[in-house]
Order: sequence, then structure tokens, then C-alpha cells
Amino acid sequence: MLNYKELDRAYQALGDVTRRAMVEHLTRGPATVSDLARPLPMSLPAVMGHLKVLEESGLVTSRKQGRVRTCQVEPRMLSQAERWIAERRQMWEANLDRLGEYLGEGNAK
Amino acid sequence: MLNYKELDRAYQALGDVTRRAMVEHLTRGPATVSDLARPLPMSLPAVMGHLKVLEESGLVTSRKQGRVRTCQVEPRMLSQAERWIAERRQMWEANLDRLGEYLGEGNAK
DNA sequence: TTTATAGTTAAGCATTTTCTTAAGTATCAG
DNA sequence: CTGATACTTAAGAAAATGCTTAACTATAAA
Repeated sequence: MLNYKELDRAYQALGDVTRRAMVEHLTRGPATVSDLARPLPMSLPAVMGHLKVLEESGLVTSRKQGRVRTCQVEPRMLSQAERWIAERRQMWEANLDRLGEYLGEGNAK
Repeated sequence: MLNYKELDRAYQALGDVTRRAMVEHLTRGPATVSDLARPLPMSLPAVMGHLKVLEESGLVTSRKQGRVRTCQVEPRMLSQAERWIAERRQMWEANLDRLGEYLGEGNAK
């Protein structure tokens, strides 16, 4: 399960173009910090900041070997964020169905 | 389709417990501003602020009749936010499959 | 050993976010 | 008309974000 703080962090992390670009990059495979930074229009420390947010959200993990840090997507957290939305949408649809039945009965149709 | 600014707004909107609570409330059916505010530990103007964020993100819409404003979830935007994550997850899985094939061939298994 | 690479930390600054209280406006009810 | 209700706006404080440059550490290469 996912507590509200984890969800906060995951959605906040995704609420930034730069970090979504990083996630998208990592879905094509693992990458180093420099790999992630190369296409981005900002300094390396700025990228590090975004990486920290992504790691704290659980969407990304990384390990350092020698002087190179390699980053990966964490698909589990991706799924969990996906699921929260999916569940709310389903809840809304279920409600809509119930309303439909009610109107259907009321109007004898 | 969804441009990056819309996605920004949608995920930023979901990246806050209060606003997720409001969305959750609205998945059980339409509600007025006061309905939304009642369970929340903050002032009405603060709730209005959150509502504004939700409306600007396209996740919620509202209409005013007389002095009462009624709010609704907008399931389309919910779906679109869901889809972005789903697509990245699938991208990652496809990549993993390709890696699996590669390793499979390499190891003659 | 010297130099280049890859990443990290720290300080500082502008902007945005999230909340407050106070003071409105526009219905609706009596 | 008078007061209560439902929201709305504005001003402002405190904290969080997102970036910069400068300085530093650890590793690898020459």
C-alpha cells in the first residue's frame, strides 16, 4: 500500500517537465547522472536536485560504482501512482452507473 | 493529447493531500464548495485556492447557480494523467523484454 | 604524480505555494 | 428591508522550489 506522503512525493515529482523528461529517459534504460543531464538546459547540480526528488519519491533508484552513478526507474512506484488515479476514475464511473440506474427507475424507462 | 503544461498542472494538483481528498470526495458525486471544505482542516479561502488549482489542471469543473457553486470530477483528465504513467511503465517493460531477449540469446538459453 | 572526469555540497536568490485574517459581494429567507 | 448564507477577493507572512555559481571530493587515465 501507499501512504499519502509517498503519493504526495510521487505526484509532486511527476509535476515537473524536467523530472518527467528524466523518467522518460530512464524508461529507455538505465542512465548515469551525466546521461540524464546532457539533454537538459540546466546545470548539473540542478539535475542532481531533481534526481534527489525522484529518488525520495521512490520513482527512481540509483547506485554508485567508482565515480559513476547509474539510475533506474522503479516501475512499482510508477504502477502505484497509476493505480490511485485508476481507482478514483472507477469510483466515479461506479457512481455514474448508480445514478443512471436511479434515473432509469425514476423515469420508468 | 496532453501538452507538458497540462500534465504539470494535473500532477502538481494531485501532489497535495488536500487536493487528492477533494478529488476523492468528488468521485462519490458532485459537491458544493462548502461540502468540500467541511471535512478539511483549513479556512474556506484556502479550499477555494485548492479548487482553483484543480480547475486549472482540468481535473475538476464547477458551475455556479444562485449562490452555490457545484463541483464535479472531470474523468477525462484523470484518464489522461493515468495514461502518461501507463505508457512510461509499458515503455520500461518493453525495454526489459528486449534486454531479456538479448541476454537469452547471449546465454544460449 | 598530474590532470581530467563524474559527481557532490554549499550559499544565495527569485519565484511560487499555502495558508491566514479581514473585508467584501451576491443570493435567499423571513 | 434585514439578516444569514455561500462564496469571493485581497493583503501579507512563512515555507518550499528551482535555479545559479563556486568550491570540493573521489576516481580514473596519462
